[in-house]
Amino acid sequence: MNTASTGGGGREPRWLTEDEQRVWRAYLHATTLLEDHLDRQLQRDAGMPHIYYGLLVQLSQAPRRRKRMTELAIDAKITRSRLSHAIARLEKNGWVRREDCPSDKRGQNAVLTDDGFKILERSAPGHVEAVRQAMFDRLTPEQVGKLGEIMKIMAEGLQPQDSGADLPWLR
Amino acid sequence: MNTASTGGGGREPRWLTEDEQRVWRAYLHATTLLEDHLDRQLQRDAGMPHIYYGLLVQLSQAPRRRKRMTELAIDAKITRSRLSHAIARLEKNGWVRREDCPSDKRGQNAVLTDDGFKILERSAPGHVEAVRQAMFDRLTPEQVGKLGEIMKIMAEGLQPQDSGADLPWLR
DNA sequence: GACTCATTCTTGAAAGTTGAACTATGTGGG
DNA sequence: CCCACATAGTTCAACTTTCAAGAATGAGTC
Repeated sequence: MNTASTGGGGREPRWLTEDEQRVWRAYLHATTLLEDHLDRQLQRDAGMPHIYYGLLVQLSQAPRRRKRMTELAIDAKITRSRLSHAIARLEKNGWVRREDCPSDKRGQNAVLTDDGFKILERSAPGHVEAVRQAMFDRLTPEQVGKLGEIMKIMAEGLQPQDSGADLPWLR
Repeated sequence: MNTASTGGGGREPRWLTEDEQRVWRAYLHATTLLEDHLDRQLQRDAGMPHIYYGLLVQLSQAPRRRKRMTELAIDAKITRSRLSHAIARLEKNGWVRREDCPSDKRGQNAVLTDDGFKILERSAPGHVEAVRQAMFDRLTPEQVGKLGEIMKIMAEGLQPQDSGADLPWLR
């Protein structure tokens, strides 16, 4: 980390300009509202929060509809701990089951069940519609393009850098 | 709501195109990483999650550094319940205190304490720096402008619409 | 004033998240 | 084989969020 100055020990901070503040607030505003909106939509229509839905989607797209826990955690950008809890809950719903990894006795695969797949089929249309209404229906193609570029750049800058300690790399 | 079709009863859903999917994934990816990053940064440097920090900021900018609970909840885009818990926690830290609203006996003001203000002064530089590094340092001025427009549009479309039931308008 | 309904805020329990500690297995060297 | 250390996943406790009540005050109507 080169954020030694982050603690407040540095010189005059580079405050945001008026314009930047406006953009930042708009960003926070929009992202919060959208996340809340999707969480509610999916909680209502699929009985789970957005992140859990995302896990099922990942599994549905994986070969044989299964994935190693760690891999799933990385792809979904969550900690293994969080994933453990999440899979436990989804397992209770009968939408996922665990299976021992044949090649590594430490490992577990999360497997999407048929019930899980059905839930996905059933709720996917409503979810896509919600995403469309919130984003793609409201933006011009040009804006969508720009948004894609911008988000890609931001994501790159935040990629779980190197490491240093135990396993902060995993987030 | 005109989302009658959301439940899955409608006709063929308007799936996302390949490009749209890419943008959507990039959006989710970037926003998740950034939120996590800021949450950690603030938890580490200020001892509270991002949203709590936002509450202190709001208070610091309000006249006399105080605000009615409901108003604060709306501005911060959270439920009053969540705010109640949050303020309780911040109060325990000594960064905020409650005071009865003089004009409405039902009301409460959340007041930023001197300690709260100090925490803010102390952690603001690091926080701005984190935001800069994640967003403004990586985007061109043109991109920042576009991002602002885009986020504004999205936020407008998600504004706590009307209502219907109890108080879902408040989110 | 009494009724009714709206508004403000809090509370409690259930659900979800976090970070650290823990178990078990894999890996590379002596 | 034995050791030290890395990896995979889970678990626990503390914390945060959500949802559904609930207590109190305000406002409008008769």
